[in-house]
Amino acid sequence: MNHWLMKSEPETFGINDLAARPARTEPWDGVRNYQARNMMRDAMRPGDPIFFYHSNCAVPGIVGIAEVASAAYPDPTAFDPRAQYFDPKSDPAKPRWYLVEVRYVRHLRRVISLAELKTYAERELAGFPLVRPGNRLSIMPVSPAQWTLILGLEDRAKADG
DNA sequence: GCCAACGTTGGC
DNA sequence: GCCAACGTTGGC
Repeated sequence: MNHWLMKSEPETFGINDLAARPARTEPWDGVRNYQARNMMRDAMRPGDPIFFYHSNCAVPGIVGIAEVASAAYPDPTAFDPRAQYFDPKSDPAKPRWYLVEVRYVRHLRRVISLAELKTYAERELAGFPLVRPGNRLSIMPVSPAQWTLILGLEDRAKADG
């Protein structure tokens, strides 16, 4: 089993939107980055846990937990000329873009902010893409040790810095 | 809103 | 295949 972190902008589709979906599940469409696609298509399995991360907002950070809810399949929005993420180069016979469905599990009891996570960037979270400057990956793997450390922060008093 | 980082595109 | 231009991401 692999662990993951997936970013989403709360004004576009936040964790509350996911929780409000039928079956609390949503196809993670619109990913148009090859690294992110490869992780969904080649490495994600149903049941894999996901940190749900809010980006591009007042307090970017991990806000909840979700899980992979389907195997990967071609992203239908890539074939739809009216869709925002239409890609004319993606051929249904040889799809370029894939997605997995994501299911809400729970909110964290508090937001674990990016600022807080960065305080571990030199040690426990060294090598974690999220805390590396300039990183823009919207989907990234989380090692078991990183997962345990981050989740362990949930009920701890917020470290400053 | 600014802008740095960085992936993609396309001319050559 | 190089690389400049361009677009996007996302923190601040």
